Amino acid sequence: MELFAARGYHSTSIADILRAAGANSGSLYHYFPGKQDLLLAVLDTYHEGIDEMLLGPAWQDVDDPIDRVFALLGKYRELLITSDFFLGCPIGDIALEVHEPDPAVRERLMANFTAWQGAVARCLEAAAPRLADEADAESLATLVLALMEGGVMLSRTYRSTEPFDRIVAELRRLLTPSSKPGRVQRTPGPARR
Amino acid sequence: MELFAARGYHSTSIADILRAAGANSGSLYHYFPGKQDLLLAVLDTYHEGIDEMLLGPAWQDVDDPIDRVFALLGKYRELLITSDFFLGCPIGDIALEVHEPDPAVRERLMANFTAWQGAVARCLEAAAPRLADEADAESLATLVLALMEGGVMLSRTYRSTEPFDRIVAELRRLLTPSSKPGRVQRTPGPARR
DNA sequence: GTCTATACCCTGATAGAC
DNA sequence: GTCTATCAGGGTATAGAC
Repeated sequence: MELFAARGYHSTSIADILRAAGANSGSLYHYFPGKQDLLLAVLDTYHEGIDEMLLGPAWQDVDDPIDRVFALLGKYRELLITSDFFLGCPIGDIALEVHEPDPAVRERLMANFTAWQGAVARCLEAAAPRLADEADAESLATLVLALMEGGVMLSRTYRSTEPFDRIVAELRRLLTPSSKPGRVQRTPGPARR
Repeated sequence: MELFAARGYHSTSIADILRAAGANSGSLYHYFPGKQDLLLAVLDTYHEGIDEMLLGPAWQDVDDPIDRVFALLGKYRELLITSDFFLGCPIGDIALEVHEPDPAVRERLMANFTAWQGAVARCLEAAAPRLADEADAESLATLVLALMEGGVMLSRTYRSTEPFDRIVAELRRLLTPSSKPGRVQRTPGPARR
């Protein structure tokens, strides 16, 4: 997982993996038929661990559903900074690196994206009264996912959080309509973030 | 260019390039010191040709600045379909595939992103009277770029235009505020698109 | 400038003893 | 199940005649 995230799939050799894992060729091939099966296992691990590895840490101190969306985005911003802009979204990396994806790979990429989008969509549904009337939770969640992936791509390239921050600020503008006639606005309390 | 776009940088071998170009090893290395210099030349070609290769074709029958933003996005949708979801944004592909980018590569990725974003920003500036008062053209253009990259990534993965279309629809909602008090709305004439 | 031939290394994967 | 040794192939890049 670490090597694929840090260097990409193609640029990580089996020898690299064996060295990092302190294992030998024979052991690896006893459990995994080939390199791609290792990738499948990594993608499955991300998928199965989305709650424990990603959503849980991001949301442990955050209850408000809209805040949760931005807390999730904040996790990616944090990763950009702590990795000195070397790491981004490992799923997006694979999605663009593997151009002729084996159906098994593509299926798992989809599962990861769908799970992420679903988590955001549930937040947006919970916050529906505060959103614009025409807002569709699922479509908005797709937007948030695409923004995250694109924002991470740009900030890694520029080695600066600026593109990512701009995007998040614009998203905030989109999610908090300036006026919602006929409904009660959330009380603008002090220091919610 | 074609091979890098279709298969990615690492998955394209020099032998592939020689075969496709009908050239021999000696000739290629007479002009290019190594494989990466080929990538630099490709990225420079995209950058220098952004008007002729991308913006010109996208905008030849479109004058309205907001329509131009969506016409540009439409070009990427078109590419997704005509390539049966094999091709996306060649710059974004490289940005995520090359994890340890040589400064020369990163510099050219930035130049391409900056040029694309600038073109969109100029459209948004021209349409400023129609946008929300808080809208910042440069930040909005970053948003549009990130959306395009993320949308292309998702639609390629799902092999469907649906994610891309959802995102574009949401963007349209963002760019056309439901009400602009105190200013004249654009006349909603028939059949503008 | 272009040709053919090839050096040399690293790749994913395997063999077979233990 | 794990070890060492190794295979066969493809990778980038070079040599040197023409």
